[in-house]
Amino acid sequence: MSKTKAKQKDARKGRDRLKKSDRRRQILLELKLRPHVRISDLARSFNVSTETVRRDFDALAQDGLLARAHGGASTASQGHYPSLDERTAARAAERTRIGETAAALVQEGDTVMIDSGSTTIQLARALALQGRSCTVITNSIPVAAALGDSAADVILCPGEFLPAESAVIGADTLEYLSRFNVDRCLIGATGLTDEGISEAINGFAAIKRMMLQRAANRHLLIDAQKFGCKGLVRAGALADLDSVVVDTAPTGPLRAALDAANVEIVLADLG
Amino acid sequence: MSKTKAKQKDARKGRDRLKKSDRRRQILLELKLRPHVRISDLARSFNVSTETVRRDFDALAQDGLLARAHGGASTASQGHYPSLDERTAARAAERTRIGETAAALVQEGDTVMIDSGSTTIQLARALALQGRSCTVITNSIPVAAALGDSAADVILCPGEFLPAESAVIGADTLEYLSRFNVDRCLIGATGLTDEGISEAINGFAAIKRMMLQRAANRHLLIDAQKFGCKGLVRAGALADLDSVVVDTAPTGPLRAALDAANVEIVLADLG
DNA sequence: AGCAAGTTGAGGGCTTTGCAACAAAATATT
DNA sequence: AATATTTTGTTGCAAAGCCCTCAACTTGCT
Repeated sequence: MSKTKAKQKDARKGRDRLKKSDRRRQILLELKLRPHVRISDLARSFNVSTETVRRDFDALAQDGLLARAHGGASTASQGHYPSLDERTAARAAERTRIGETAAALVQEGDTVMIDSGSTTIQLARALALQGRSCTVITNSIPVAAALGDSAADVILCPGEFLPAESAVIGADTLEYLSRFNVDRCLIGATGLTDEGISEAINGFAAIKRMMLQRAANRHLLIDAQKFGCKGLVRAGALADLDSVVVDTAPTGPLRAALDAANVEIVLADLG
Repeated sequence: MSKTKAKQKDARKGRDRLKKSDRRRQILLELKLRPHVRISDLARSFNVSTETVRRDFDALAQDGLLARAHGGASTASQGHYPSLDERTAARAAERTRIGETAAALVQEGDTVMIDSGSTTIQLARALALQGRSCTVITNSIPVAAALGDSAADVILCPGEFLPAESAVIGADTLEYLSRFNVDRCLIGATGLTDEGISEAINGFAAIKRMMLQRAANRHLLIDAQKFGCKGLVRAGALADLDSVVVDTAPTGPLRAALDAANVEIVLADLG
């Protein structure tokens, strides 16, 4: 019996087989270099069945480390963006409209600062689509990539790289931003109340503050869902803004505070 | 009056259908935000048949603007990396080995500079896999992404964003690099002759020169195929190097020149 | 108009993938 | 060594995707 066992082992293990954890690490590494891997390729490459790879995918997708696709998988996080279905179906269409409306604020030839966040990625997308010729300074890699080969020049900030958001932050980022004087800045936020703009992550709040400081015209892109929400850190006062681009006009104390601070409310027009 | 055709375009169809070029632009835009799109989703979203989207994919893939995948497509660019099949099959395995060998040169706690290029992406991948805890300064976004959530800290340089290579270059990049003194730098090149290191793109050569200047130990990663090749721009002299990491030891005048310049030849070990 | 070229949709034959249940093998545990 | 547990492979079937051709439709041009 041991004979049989040994034989099978030899036959199977003639090619070196990886263990589960190694295989999964390998898959993730592969995905860092390529946006998509095919299930059949990986199975062949690892000398395992497609079902095994499928199970690996399921496990990794469970942890949010990759995104399944028919026949394969692709990188998960990258400023993680709502799926197409969510967007076409639900209210996320408004976010696109906010991006488009905000893009219209940017003049030909402007120099602008754009920070990281899902709303600002939409803005970058709209700018690229509209073919606006301008100079964009950003700390967000998805924003840079979206504007990639459009008419815009893209300047990327230095700093500590945050894989979760695909953006850079830190003292170097701030110092770099401080060198510029730009026509306008367009930023997002996690919350907006009558007390001001707030942000969930400290490092990003500092970036936003600096961008507000260096720009002649300051625009906040935010959807109505975030009215009244407070993030951990204060990123600026309402008086720091020239306008907010929103999908729905705010009401109540927030509206009053915006008016008092002389902030223009730019409504993203429906279709 | 001879040409009265512009009206037909204005006719409202009720159906919001895009023209071919618009649809394709939209697909590319979509891919900038997400690494993978599914054919069926796009077809539904555009209100066209899957066959149409398939044809769009084929056309765009022809131009190298996206990569087909079963059931969908994914982003093409991103420092374009040899496919898994090419790699397992052909000599590109050597490039991986060069990366692994070079990664072994990096000590725990080192600060290193890594430039952009397909070989250095391999290095980054190996560093991540080996879990080396170090600080990496780079101008390459794929390198940053590969090291993303590994043990390494990643610092990204500022500069003008080049979508083709997903890297930054320019005066700001150089100035930023010049601030640092690092333990070692690891760079690639498009050619190596007895006259020195050369590079195809001017902006990248300047980066390499600066990295060589700021590092105590200087390593060149290059495969034997590039021995004797001359790129457009000179990126440095052989004497600027401490070692070259290669898959095959050079011979002839190149070998002699390397010896004369006292450059160590590190051979990437086979398996 | 009316023709030509280009674009799109539908159908059919085929391959690939997904899924689930079960069997086999490897690994861990006692 | 025997047993439990985990991991992997196999099989069968449904669903999705691919590729081809042909017909219907749009668009551009004379």
